[in-house]
Amino acid sequence: MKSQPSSSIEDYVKVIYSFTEWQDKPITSSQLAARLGVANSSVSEMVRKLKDQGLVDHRPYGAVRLTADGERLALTMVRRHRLLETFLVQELGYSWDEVHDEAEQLEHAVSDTFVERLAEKLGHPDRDPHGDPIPSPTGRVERPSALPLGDLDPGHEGRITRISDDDPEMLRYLARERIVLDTAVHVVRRKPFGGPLVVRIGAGNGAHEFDVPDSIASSLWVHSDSSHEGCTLERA
Amino acid sequence: MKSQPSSSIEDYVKVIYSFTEWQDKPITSSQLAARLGVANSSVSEMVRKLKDQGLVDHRPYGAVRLTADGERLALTMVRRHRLLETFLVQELGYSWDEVHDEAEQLEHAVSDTFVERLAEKLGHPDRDPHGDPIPSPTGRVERPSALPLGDLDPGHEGRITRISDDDPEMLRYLARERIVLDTAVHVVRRKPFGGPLVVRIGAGNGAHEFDVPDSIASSLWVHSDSSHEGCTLERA
DNA sequence: CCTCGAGTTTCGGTACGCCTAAATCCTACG
DNA sequence: CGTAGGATTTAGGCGTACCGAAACTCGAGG
Repeated sequence: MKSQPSSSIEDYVKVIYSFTEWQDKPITSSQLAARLGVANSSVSEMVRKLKDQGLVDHRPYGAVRLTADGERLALTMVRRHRLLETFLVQELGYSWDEVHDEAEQLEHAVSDTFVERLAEKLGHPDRDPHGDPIPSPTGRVERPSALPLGDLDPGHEGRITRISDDDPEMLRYLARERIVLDTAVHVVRRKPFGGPLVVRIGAGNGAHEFDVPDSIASSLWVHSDSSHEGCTLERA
Repeated sequence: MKSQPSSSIEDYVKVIYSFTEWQDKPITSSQLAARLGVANSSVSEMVRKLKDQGLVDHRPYGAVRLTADGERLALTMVRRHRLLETFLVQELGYSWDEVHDEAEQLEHAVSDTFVERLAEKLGHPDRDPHGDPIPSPTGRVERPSALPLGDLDPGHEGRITRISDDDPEMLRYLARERIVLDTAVHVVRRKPFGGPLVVRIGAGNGAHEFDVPDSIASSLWVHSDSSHEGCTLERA
């Protein structure tokens, strides 16, 4: 009855998981449809199948939630994806804005053996090129304690620990502006009337100021290196 | 009208190509079916589709032959497969009997960009771990001049340049017997009444004799390093 | 020259994953 | 409290790739 999952099913489960990774409302059918680029009706059908296989909990007209089995599957897909991205960047010279689609294809084709040998070769990294944590083979994830840049008050200092990878265009822009993983940031002030945040990027002579529009501010996650460590574990 | 090929179509074309790689009779429907592990009726249907797409020539009840387009596609698939096998062995520590199935999956998932960056990283190898030649990106193949061990007369000396990879069990056996790529062989004699060939493997103090049954003799290809070079270009 | 059987094709049917259109549900506003 | 409109599900279909069974072809042997 285990019938190893089709690549569509892997995609559904991965999207459901990702939706709750950085915020914990469960996903609705139409959000799922939008993220997968399929019709709502296709999602209804597929969710029924996922439920039959015990991968999700779902009652008609309700949201979709992963079961323990579903989460296990999702985590193996996420592990694959992030290890593949790391491989593409470290070993094949891809830039971080190019890796997503390639990894998306590969993650359905690689075997468990492949994944583990790859992890070995890469030295068991714990995060991918965008700073996303790589789950362990047994499905354990170390969620880095960090907050979206947009949530920080002026005066905060820290390093960038995660950069959302869903817009390659933005990744290229950030790379040009020297904003990469582990770059130091200092929140200077927020311009009034919902204007952009002003931050200081880098330290020493390479430092420069940068206006961060909201769309970017919510995609950059910052770990405070100065103050109290565990301050960011809960979320509203 | 180009409609990039489905992975089934890639498989069909690759199998058709492989059939004629070391011998040049065209493949029949039922042979195709056997190699793909599908029913004859499925092949009929699929061959019609391949023909519609201009990848094969075929008339009812006749054999199946690749067109120039079909061969181009086949060669890109073969290139992918063999580069992937090389990668798995060289970079991920796979043994040569493990790589086939993994490469089979991956070859449908990798992009052209991936393949070329991989080739780059591997130093543009010209043969895979079994000695099969890797076509260039433009579809040129250097067919190594070599003969099946079984076709050689006693007295012949040479090195193994290709080992057929369709039986992983045999590959493991050969590896245990120290028979690998570039191993020196010397045909000693053939035991009478269709008995096995006797060969001397290796040179110097590591050398040993080995009885080669026919099934293995036809899977090992030898390049004569002593005598006239170009003697093996044509085939019966 | 005719026939018989292996090889091949055609014919209906299945599973999967997707679609549009129509029916249904639920909620929030009036 | 009732209903309109958005969200969701059902119904009916499509394309791909597979199957088994039935129909057909063709060439070798009688």
